[in-house]
Amino acid sequence: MTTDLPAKRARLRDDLILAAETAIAKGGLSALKARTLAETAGCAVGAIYNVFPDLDALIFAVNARTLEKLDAVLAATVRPDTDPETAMRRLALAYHGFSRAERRRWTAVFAHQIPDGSSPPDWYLGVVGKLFRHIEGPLATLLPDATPEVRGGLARTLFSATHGIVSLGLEEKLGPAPDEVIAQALVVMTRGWVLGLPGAVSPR
Amino acid sequence: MTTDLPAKRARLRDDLILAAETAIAKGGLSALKARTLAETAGCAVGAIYNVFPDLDALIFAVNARTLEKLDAVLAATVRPDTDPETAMRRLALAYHGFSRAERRRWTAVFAHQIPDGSSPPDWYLGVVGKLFRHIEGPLATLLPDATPEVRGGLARTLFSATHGIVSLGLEEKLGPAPDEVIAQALVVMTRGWVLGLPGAVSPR
DNA sequence: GAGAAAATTTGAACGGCGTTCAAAAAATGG
DNA sequence: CCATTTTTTGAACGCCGTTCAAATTTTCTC
Repeated sequence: MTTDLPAKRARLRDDLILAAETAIAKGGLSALKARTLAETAGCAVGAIYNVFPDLDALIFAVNARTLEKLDAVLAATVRPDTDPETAMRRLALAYHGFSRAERRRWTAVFAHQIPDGSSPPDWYLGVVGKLFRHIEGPLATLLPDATPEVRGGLARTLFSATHGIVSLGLEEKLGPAPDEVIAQALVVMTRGWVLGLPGAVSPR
Repeated sequence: MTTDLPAKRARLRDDLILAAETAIAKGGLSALKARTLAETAGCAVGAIYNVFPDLDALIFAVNARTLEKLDAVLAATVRPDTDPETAMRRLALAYHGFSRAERRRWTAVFAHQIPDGSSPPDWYLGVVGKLFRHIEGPLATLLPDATPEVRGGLARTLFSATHGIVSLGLEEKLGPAPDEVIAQALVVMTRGWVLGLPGAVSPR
């Protein structure tokens, strides 16, 4: 029996990602163990290192899938002609909703710490970068005179701010934070942006 | 030779916190090792567990000190009668500056993950809570009609948003993010708040 | 102050982790 | 079909936080 070798590797790769995803979804990043992974994927512990250089690389693969899923959710959230305030509010609330629905998977994306010198692989940053795109539409309507560079930078800023509210709320790092409180904060915040940003980016 | 026992414990406690703080400042949370700690503080590994239930508790002690330091920096940043926009901009930039100056210590505060069920001790949340107080001053000037509850919630929201921008920038989770870009984002963001928040919290 | 009892400190040992690598197994090719 | 190369395997390595029986120190009693 001759088995196609690159196909087998690819299958193991997928199995490992799936096993890792399940483990993370069930118990967070700290539930990811090489030995459990190998057993679930039906291979030897050493085999993991034939496919991924280390567990960090495997985590990036899982996190990329999570971000792709988030990307799809955000894409389905707003139609192109929605007014900016509604669009931004919906995007922020969709982000919040996703973080709650996919709590552990989503937490893993930002909790994942890589060794000091290194930085995420380029292909991964590409996946991350796609997320800002969703905010750029409403921003273009809101700030028709802004250059693409300004809009791009601002999209990143708004994403980061939204992320801060959602993540500190979810992890309850600042104390208890019920869903409804966070959602309300996002509504006020986005409304504030729509009212304030036009004046803020092109000051008198 | 009779040695005062609670004083000795207290001294060891301080030595351990100092050793932990130094280790974190030098190599981040992952550089905190029980054996190194014991050697630096001049005690046996087991002695750590006579003073702290586990390393997590020690990390909380270190993080509380970091937050106290940040609190002091923020307190020294604005005089009471500063106009809201200037005050908020200075606070945001001071937060950013602190995160850069105390990079590892500050990262440890938010990177610290506690086991799934548990939550931070109350005394620690108290230290965290003090931070929002600094934003409430400018907010009161900006929104004289808002209730203390609304102001308190909003202070938390603005803190979280600022934190999002600073932290995603610092950890470069979204790609390269030079200091100057982050600072500019904070300036635009705070300007947007001052222009937009009054209308956003009491909508027409 | 001596000796017994209680409290504290000690560090070797434990279980678990990511990762490695010599040896075994499988695939290739002549 | 065997020799050679490639891939897979899992016991072993080094390091981790934490524990706990034994050693030490402190306290108490006479």
